[in-house]
Parts: sequence; C-alpha cells; structure tokens
Amino acid sequence: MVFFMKQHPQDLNERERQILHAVVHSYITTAEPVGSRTVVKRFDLGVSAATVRNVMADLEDLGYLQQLHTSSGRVPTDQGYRYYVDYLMHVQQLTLSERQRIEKEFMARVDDADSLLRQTSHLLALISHQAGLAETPAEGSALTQRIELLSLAPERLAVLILDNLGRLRTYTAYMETPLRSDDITSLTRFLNDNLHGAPVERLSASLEARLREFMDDRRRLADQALQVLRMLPLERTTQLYMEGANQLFEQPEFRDIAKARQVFGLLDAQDRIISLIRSAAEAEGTHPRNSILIGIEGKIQGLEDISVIAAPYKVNDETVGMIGVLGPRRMPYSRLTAIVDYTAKFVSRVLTQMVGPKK
Amino acid sequence: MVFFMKQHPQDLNERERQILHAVVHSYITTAEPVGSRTVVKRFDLGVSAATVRNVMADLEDLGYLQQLHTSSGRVPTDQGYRYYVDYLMHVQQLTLSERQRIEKEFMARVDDADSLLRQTSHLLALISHQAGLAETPAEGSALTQRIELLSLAPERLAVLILDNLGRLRTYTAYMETPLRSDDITSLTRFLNDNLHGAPVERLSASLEARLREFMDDRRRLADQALQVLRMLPLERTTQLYMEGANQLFEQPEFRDIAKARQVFGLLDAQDRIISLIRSAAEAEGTHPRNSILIGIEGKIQGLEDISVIAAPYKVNDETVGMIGVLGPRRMPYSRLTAIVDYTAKFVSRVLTQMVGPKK
DNA sequence: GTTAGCACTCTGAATGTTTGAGTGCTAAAG
DNA sequence: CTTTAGCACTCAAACATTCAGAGTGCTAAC
Repeated sequence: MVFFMKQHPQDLNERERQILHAVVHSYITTAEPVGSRTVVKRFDLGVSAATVRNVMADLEDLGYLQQLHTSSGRVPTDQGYRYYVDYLMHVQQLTLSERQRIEKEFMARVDDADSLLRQTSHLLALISHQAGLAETPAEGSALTQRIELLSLAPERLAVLILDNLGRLRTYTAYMETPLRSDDITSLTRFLNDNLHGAPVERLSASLEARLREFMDDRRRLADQALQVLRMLPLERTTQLYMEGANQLFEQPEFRDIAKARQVFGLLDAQDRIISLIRSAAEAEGTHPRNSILIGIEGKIQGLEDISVIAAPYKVNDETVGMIGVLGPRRMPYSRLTAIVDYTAKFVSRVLTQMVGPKK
Repeated sequence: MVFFMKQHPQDLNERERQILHAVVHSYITTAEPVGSRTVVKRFDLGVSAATVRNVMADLEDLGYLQQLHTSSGRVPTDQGYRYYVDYLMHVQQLTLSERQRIEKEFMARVDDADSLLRQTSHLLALISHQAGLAETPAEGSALTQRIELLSLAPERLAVLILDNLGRLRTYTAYMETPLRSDDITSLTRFLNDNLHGAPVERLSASLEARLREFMDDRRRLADQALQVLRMLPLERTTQLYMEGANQLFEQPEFRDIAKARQVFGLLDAQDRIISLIRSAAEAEGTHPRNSILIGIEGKIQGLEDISVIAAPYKVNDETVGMIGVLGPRRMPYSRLTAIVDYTAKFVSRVLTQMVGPKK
C-alpha cells in the first residue's frame, strides 16, 4: 500500500517546490504560459532567471511541467497540478462577506433535501463562477417515513413514499388484478407497520427478509406488497444538479470550439461524473486530496480539460452525497476548495437537523 | 387585415421564384453562399449564368437575398426564408421507414401526458438531428380528476392532484394551524365533491365562484380549502422538454464560438421560447406557415441564428400544446415540417384517446 | 552552485501576393 | 425587349515573408 507523507514528499527540494508553486499559481491566474523572467518578476525568490530556468528544466524532466513548444513558457502537467493541490497550495481563507453569503443562503427554510441541494448547486455556481454540482442524497441513506397508496385507475396505483429527508416521491405501479378500496387501506397499513424506517432503496429486500415471520392473511398482504414494491424503480433515483455550466465559456481555454464542445458533453455525461467523483472520494489514501479530480484524469473520454473539486456532505457523520464545482483544468483550486468545503459543512448541518427531530 | 394568396403572391414572377427556390435549397444543403454558376450547374433552368445574375441582383434589391460581401455568392435573408417556407417549398413526403419509426414509438403504452411528451421530444431529436421540443399540455386544458391531501408534518400538507391527462402532481402547502386527521378527511371529500372536472389552472377561482352557495359549516371548509389552494403554484407548471441541443454543434454555422454560445443560451431561454412559439401559432393569417419561426425573427436577443418549426397538438380538436424542432436558421424545412406535423398528429391521437374514456 | 551573456528557436502579428469565385456592366445576338 | 457572352473588377481566403518579442539552453565567469 502506498503511503504519503503529508508535508514532505522526497522527490522535490525546497527551491523546486517554490518554483513549481510559482508556475502553477501564475498560470492559474493569468492563463498564460509562464517563463523564467515572469517567475522572478512576480515572485521574490532571491535567485536569478537563469537559475529558475535550470530548475524549470529539471521539473520538466520530472514530468511536472510541460512546454507547448520550444521557446515558450511552461504550463503544469496533470502531475504538476496534482502535486500542487496535494502539497503546495494552502487553502485560502474565505472573506467575511463570502462566508456570510453562504450562511445566509442556508438560513432560508427548506424542508426537503432535494430542494436544498438544488439551491446548493445554484449557490456554488454563483459564488465560484464555475459550474456548481450537487448530488442528491444516496437512496440508501434515506429511510422510509411513510408510504401511501392511491388508486388512479382500476389497474394503476400511485405509490407515495415520504422519507426522513423530507422528500415525497411518487411512483406508478400496475396491478394484474384490480385492488378494491379496502384492500388498499389494509395494504397501506401493512406497508407502514412493517417498513417504517427501512432504507428506501431496499424496501422490497427488507420486506422479503421478514417474509417468513408472516402467516396466513398477513402473508397474502405481504405478497401483494412485494408485487407492488418490486415494480418501483427505487434504486436509481440519485440525480445530479448542475448549474452555471455556461459560465465556463468565459474562460479563455474554451475559446476553442473543440474544447467548448466538451462543456456540452457534460449534459450527457452526468451519470459518469457522479460515479467518478464518488469513487474518487472513496479511494482512500491515493492522494491527500482525493476529492479533487484534475482533467477528469483521462477517465471520461472527451472531458480531458475539465476538473472537479468535490466534497462529501454528511448526515450524522455518515457521508450521503457529494457537492462540488466543475471548471477548466486551470482553476483557482485554493479558493474553490475553501468554498466547497465550507458549503458542504452547511449542507451537512442542515440535513442533520432535518433528520434529527424525527417523531 | 392582411390577406395572403396561398399560391401566387404577386411580387415575384415565375423565374424569380425558381431562382429563389434554387438558392435557398442549395444553401440549405451545402451551407455555402450560392453563386450564379452554381445555380445553373445544379438546377436545370434553361438560362445562362448571366441571366441568373441579373435575377439575383433583383432579388437582392427586393430583400430576399443578401451578399456577405461584394463578390461572394448570395445567402437568403430572413425574408427570403420566409418566402421559401410560405410559398416555395413543397413539404417532403416521409419515407415508409420514417413513418414506421414514429408510429412504433407511439405504440408503447404511456399513461400520462408528461411522459408522452418527454418521449416525443426525444423522438424528434433523434429523427430530425436537431433539438427536439415538446411543451407539456397547458394547465388550462387539464381537468381535475381527483385531489388528495396528506399530512406530512403538523403544519406541512402534501396536495396531490390527478388530472384527466393522467398526470399526478404533488405540491406542498403550509398551514397556519395544524389540521387534525378527520379535518383532512372531510376537506378532501369537500374538494373532490366540488372541484371534480374544474380546470386545474383555475381551481381556486372555481371555488371562489361557487363560494356564495355554501353555508355555515361547508363555508368553513371552503375557506380552509381556499387557503390551501391559493398557496399552490398551479398556473405556471407548463414546461418545455428540450432534447438533443448538442446536435446543433454538428452544423458548420456553430463552428464560430460566438454562435455556439447561442446554443447554450437556450438552456436559460426556455420560457421565452415557449411563449414565442405559442404566440406565433396563435397569430393567425400573418403567414401561411406561422408555426415556423425563422431566426427567432429577432425576438429573442441572443438567438438570432436559431429557427423553430412547431406544430400544435390537440385534444378533441382543441389545441393544448406545441411540439417542434429547433435548429440553425439554415434548416431542411421541407423535411422537418413533415416530421413535425406527422408526429403532432400522433400525439393528438394518443392524448385524445387518453382523455376519451373517462369514467 | 549561481549568474550574466549570448546565440538560437519559435510564435504571433503585420504585411504583401496570388488565386479563384463571383459580380456588374456592356455590347452583341436572338 | 430579353438573353447571353465577354471582360474588367472586387474581395476573401490561402499562402509566403518579415519582424519583434519572449523564452530557452549553453557556456564561461564569479
């Protein structure tokens, strides 16, 4: 198993790290390739341009920097960005007004998790000037609060599920044999008696597990209930709110039409983005900051120039989803990391409160 | 009032019309400005290039064509396209396989109008290679079939409305004073007794209109009901499904980054697009084909290069919404018109059937 | 180990040249 | 009077050339 020292990876010495930091920082703010003169002019390192040149050549050999052509300045490689976010950048403090803006947003009354997260993605887009992302809580973490059935037509049944995150979901199920009105009443009662508090995702599994406890008439009800529950697409309702993707066009890298099309590809790639940020966050120890994805790291074809900064939000200290921002590879990571982390904290707090006082 | 002859507007003679047709047709297929030589080469008009040149100069004076610069070929102006779609193009027949593909899509069982229209926009995008549009039926045409209330929390009430188009909608309302369980039961019954068949859009208006009929205890219920209904955002739930907008990037006109950004603007402009195609379809007699919008006709700022071909769909011969395709100004109108019209017919049929057998 | 200096490289902007498509006009033919 | 052929003219796009500026790598001196 790979093990990382948090502060002192051995392969770069102090000066190299300073210069790598300078190059990445400069490139992030100006979007221009960085030359040796620029470095000495903008950062006071106490060495001459020639020295910087030598170090930069070394960094290029090591794979941290890259030249677009001989005689242009250098730009960071993915590896260079990686080193920067992992060891060099110090997460920037948010200003008071930024903090207040975020706090204020979360003062408003919301009482279901989905709208909270939609608002969050909106907020992130606004404040970061990148695309804001927010995944709805994983189905597995939602507990059934209440189930209601409603006959829409003789064979068509509406199933309403209220979860502990305040979300009311509506599904439609088809019965082979029509249900009479008092069938529905008893079925509803049966479902609520037996499935209160069960994870929404595994309603039918929960019921199946208890199946042998039921006898005779209750058995019949259980079978009917299963028939209904199996029909519902409960497992795949996590969705991704994404807002403000068009802000990416402001960035110079998307002047190029080919790059710009990547942004449009986002609309179709939402599923893959979800699974990617999730798996990245779960992959422990591969990087100090594994919830930053640089250039989507070649994992989604056609999104090579896109980066994501994500953070998990939690309910009662258990991760239930991710929020984040998405932008060009050249992003102000140090600032955005602060924003995302801070926002995630608030989402966690509000959701925990929402679940807390359950009756 | 302006009156149009369907077949023979007077301002162009036969030859001019042939040449206008040739230019528009050629430009639509190739995306290249059309010169006099091209016209004689590709269309057998029996005249020489010089003659064509003279006619084209006339058409330019009349405002139908336009030169991007002296000594380039001509391209149609909006007015030119308008004349083309109104009088020159003959709507193309769909091939058997195209017709079958559409028919097959509508064989699948759907039982609520919203999913039907989502599928429709998907189908249109697929078959037209443009963006597919489908507006959900206007709230005004949906009649209340059933209302259910569900207490989510002491002060939070879920309101479910099932309409005659099979759509089940969920709203949340907040009560000042908590309702007891039998309050809810009687309120539900009251609502259903008095509002069955009322247009969803005007539920509270309908109830208000009948208010003086109610006395004493029923009066109290009516007041409570009104309190709830007024809270629901019933009037503005028409939405636009749009799919496949990224296909527009295949078109050469969107190579240019500035134009390409228009496509992204679509995401924000959905409301304006709805009202635009609706008002266009309603404006009677201004054009023979008033459900074709060319270059959005300068009406939505920032979407000058976008055109829309729309068609209304009907329930029992009454228009309740629009479907269509959206693409660059230079679009194969004759083919797409056929597709859109044909599809609209099917949507109408399925919806009418859905409403038909009401009980 | 660090720095100054210098020759060298490469891009991007500016400028000029050429080519080809297309036009407008005129004069001749129908 | 309409149509056509011919010709001079225009313009954009493609290509070539030049030039300045930024940056590098290398060498020799500190």
